[in-house]
Amino acid sequence: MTSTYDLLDARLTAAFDRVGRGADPVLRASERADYQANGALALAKALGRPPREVAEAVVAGLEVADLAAVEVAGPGFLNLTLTPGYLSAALGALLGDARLGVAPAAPAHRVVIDYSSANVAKEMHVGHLRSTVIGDALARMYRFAGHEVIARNHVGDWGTPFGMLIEHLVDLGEAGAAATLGMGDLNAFYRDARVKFDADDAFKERSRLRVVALQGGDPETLRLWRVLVEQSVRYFSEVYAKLDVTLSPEDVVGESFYNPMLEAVVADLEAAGLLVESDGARCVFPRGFANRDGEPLPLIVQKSDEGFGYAATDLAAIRDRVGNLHADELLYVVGTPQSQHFAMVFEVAREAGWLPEGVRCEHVNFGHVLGPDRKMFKTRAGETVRLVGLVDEATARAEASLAERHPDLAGDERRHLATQIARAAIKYADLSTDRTHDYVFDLDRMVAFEGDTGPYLQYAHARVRSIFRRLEAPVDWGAVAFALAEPEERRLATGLLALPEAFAAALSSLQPHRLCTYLFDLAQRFTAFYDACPVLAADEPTRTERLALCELTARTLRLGLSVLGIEAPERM
RNA sequence: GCGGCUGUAGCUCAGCGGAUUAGAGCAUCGGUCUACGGAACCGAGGGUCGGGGGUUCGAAUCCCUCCAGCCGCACCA
Repeated sequence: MTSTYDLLDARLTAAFDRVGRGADPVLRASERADYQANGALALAKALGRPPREVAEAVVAGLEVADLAAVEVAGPGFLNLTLTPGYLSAALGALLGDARLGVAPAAPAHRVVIDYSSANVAKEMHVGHLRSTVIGDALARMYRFAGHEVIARNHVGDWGTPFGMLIEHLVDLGEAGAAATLGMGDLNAFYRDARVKFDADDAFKERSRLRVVALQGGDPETLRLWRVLVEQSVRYFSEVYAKLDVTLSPEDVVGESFYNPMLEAVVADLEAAGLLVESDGARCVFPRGFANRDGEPLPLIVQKSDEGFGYAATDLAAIRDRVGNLHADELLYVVGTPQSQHFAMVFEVAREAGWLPEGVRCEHVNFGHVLGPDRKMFKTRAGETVRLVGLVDEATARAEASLAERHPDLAGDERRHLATQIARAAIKYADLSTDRTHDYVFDLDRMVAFEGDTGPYLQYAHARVRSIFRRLEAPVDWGAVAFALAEPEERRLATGLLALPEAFAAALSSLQPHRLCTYLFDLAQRFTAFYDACPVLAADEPTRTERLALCELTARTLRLGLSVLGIEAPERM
């Protein structure tokens, strides 16, 4: 089905076009009506005519009587109010549509989403939170839209630190090391290796030799390296399960995966005449970048010691994702500080011909997670905050709150619910603000059931669902008439019909918070309706009509939350 | 120094392809309730949208400038 917005936009575009070729109706949701079209003002300026006159002219040629009543207001706004007939028909269609009005994408794209980027033999901490949560939400959104998503967890599994990590593994003995890593105590593993490296010259030398062996492909060294990687990936999976994130071990395609392609990257750049030797390093100087002295800024592809930096890996990844995976879109969910790096990498990829015009390639940047002091979020002791610790803390708070409200709840059910609430709290807090801004991490606010929080939305959903448990027989949604006599019913109805445009806006801008805003608004419309309109006690046909509004609300909340990676329990 | 980002109510944040009285949540204060989960709903107070200038009939939104803070700027990823 076509969304309300698209229907109106098409009619308006035609009418505006008759008054001024190609004029944009500038259609948007309105507080004074259901929608407003502001395009007459801009068009008036272009035509040199009075805005109201232009607005009247547009209305004269506008055919929307079956959809909405139109009225010219103020300096020349077109206020559009949906007709009862349209609303009833559209809601009826919604009841029969599992996608709740969101049309599947055509054509479907193949989208590579690079997110989470954990590090082998390193703890997952708050620094990974946003990439993981935002990336997973986008992956789910794209999948729901009908696209094919290839998730890529670009883990750090290569480089000089692996010399010391492998030697530390050897010192501990493989069994002992596996135990340490298996317990998820990666901080200790990395820290201990680091301490030895800094304090013990013999260890440092062994580490150096081990790096050489690793890069040289020594079989035993590679075997030990794989132990590290496998144990780490196992641990990542536990963390993802704890967060209810869809990443799997198959999505782990680390830096090392691109090693065999690096020579070809250099060869391609060489052939394209882009490669320049500078201070012994092999660089590309992409157009439009300057350093602090105003000189061209290099992207170092191969270091003077012949080693490869991460720029080479990132270039190889683009080359692989476009050339071999045939991706239509490449998304990198990585923090804002990497902006310049990605801008340079993308530019080089374009100049090298690996990134054709039609392929969307975007750095989906995001801001920092801040502590209460508005500085980078750290523990009191100044250490990085472990992701699992964060979830556990949120779970404990949710469980305490549940124990208070529902003492009757069985222990294991309470614990399960608490994990769902905790995940919702953390994810929603991360997703509900503009991702490019920093945000303050405040667990108390996140897990609160009041306000614009994940738990509030879950509660709103559970509350709707509770109605249906009181029903003696299932309702037939086949022929519901929507009279929408009460203003609260109508507000809820127009909210229900707006999912497609909210989803489309969130997806096209890669801004999940737009969907969050929509869901919170819908939940508020529902509670206002629920407060004002008795459902079960109403007479027919109003009772069925209101039940249908409840049903659609529950479905919309559940779908919207699921697409963000948030569960919607039946009761809580 | 160059480039980028941020500055909106006490606090946390939306809004920023210019447009009808600047919104929400929390907090504060005041109401509602013998209906389906009150973890609710309704209302009030509270803002020179960092300062200044410009474009415009109209600017939180576009341009310039200043202030404050943050980030990046060649061989760590």
